Amino acid sequence: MIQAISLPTDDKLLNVQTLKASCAACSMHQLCLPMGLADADIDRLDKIIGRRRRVARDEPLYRKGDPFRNLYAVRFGHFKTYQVNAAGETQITGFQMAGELLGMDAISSECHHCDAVALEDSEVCEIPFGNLEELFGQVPTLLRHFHRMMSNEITREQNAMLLLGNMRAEQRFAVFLVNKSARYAARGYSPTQFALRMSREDIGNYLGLTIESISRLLSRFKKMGLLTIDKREVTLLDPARLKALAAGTEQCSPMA
Amino acid sequence: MIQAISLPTDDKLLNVQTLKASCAACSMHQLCLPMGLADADIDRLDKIIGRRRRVARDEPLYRKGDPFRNLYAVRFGHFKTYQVNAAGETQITGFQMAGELLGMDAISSECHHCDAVALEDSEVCEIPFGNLEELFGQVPTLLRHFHRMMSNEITREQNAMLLLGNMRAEQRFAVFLVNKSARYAARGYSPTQFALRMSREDIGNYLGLTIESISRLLSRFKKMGLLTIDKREVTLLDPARLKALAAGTEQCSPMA
DNA sequence: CGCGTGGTTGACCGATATCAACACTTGTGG
DNA sequence: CCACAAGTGTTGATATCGGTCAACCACGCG
Repeated sequence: MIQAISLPTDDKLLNVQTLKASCAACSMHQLCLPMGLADADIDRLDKIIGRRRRVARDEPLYRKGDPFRNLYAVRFGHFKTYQVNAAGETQITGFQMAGELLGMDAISSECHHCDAVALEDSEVCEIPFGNLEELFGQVPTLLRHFHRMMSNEITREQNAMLLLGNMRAEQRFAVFLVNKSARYAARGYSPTQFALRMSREDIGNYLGLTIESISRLLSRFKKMGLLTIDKREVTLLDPARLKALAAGTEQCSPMA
Repeated sequence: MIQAISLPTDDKLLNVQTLKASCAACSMHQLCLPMGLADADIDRLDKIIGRRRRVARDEPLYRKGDPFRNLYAVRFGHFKTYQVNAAGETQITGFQMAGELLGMDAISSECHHCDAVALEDSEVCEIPFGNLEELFGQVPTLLRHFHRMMSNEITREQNAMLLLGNMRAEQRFAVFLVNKSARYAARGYSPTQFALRMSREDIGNYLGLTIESISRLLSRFKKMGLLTIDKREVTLLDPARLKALAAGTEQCSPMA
């Protein structure tokens, strides 16, 4: 019921939602769940994939407490996922882009543990998890790749812990930019020019910093000739130096 | 070869290592991988489980870069896992106790991404992952529970991100204590009296704080009547208040 | 046009890190 | 047995990074 609220209701969109996704035809199939599958197995996966679903900007894909039935693969657009604790503090735990999987944290308890919200108008494939489990028994390659994706998620979060626990503001932000750059590159986009899809506030929350700190970091990086920024459009001017900052092998003086 | 260095070499221990583990007889089987399996399926799991392996205090179970062949289930003792980045900064990403699984982050790349070190003399079951994958096809309940365990790990780390990104020192430490308490309770031990197996330094690193901060927090909590501490032996005197601190619904003044 | 939202910049503050001294325990070797 | 060193933990003084508060700007929208 909660999910229904988030669905656009005009005819065109409803129409799209009834389309079945096709992994074979999807530009993300080399990054997404079907990675490495033989054509015949992709067809079997296609058969169980549910409808596509559009999610408008700022609308939830799912909310904490929603029953878990599907994983979601991002077709296009961007999402953020965040935790909210008892005291109302929130922590953004990740930003997801095309080809990435949402909802794996919910498998353990059959309801979602975090909120997932679209950062822009986006589309996902619904993957009914029960059907996926059945298919695992028939397509070992699929199971193996699914385990890889879960394992990757664990590693990604361990790196986020390292960032939040050990790094200083400037290094955190450099890591963030380098990571975005690499992920766009993997999708065939420019590694040096891209739009931040999220607000300064979201970036700050994700990195354990305030919106003011992000704003100051952007100004400082700009002054240092590392990047240019126009609204949310970033151009990385010195990716090598940025990588050095991210790796911690170089630092810039606090107020230079 | 690296692993061999960590193996105690006296006869008694070598002898133990040749023993096959038995899940059916293991006191942890209700928490560990075999949770919820029928007896017949536990037997099938037993057949693939490798040797037991003892790991002495401060010795590694595996190191970053070691080839990934096995998951490990802790039989007794405690471990820590930590990430090291290019600049040599380390972040402890978790403390594992009996019944918990180690190595799931390595599935994606076939080599380990972090170091796992014993906090005290400990024993693990080796679970050859290749054999486990074969068994998944035959025992769907096992696969389902394995997915739950991976998903739990993801959720656990998301909570750690919330802690590191949003909470103040006193709340972080309260969360740490309450979490330890709950995990000992789940294993049939006292939720109010237990030994910290790790140094102040390890606690600090895990919580993104310094050793001095941990020391001061312990003194403060002691002064507030929340606990007593003798070396590493903790007694929680006011678990309810501690839980309130952990939830963020109560605070204590910085220097009261 | 005014208003709201998002972003930038400056001044100041405070929680926690850093630095330093000291206490206690453990292990080692004479 | 003691002397000594190394490791671990505690406590105090001070420094600093990033948070907080506040003013202001730019843009989009009704």
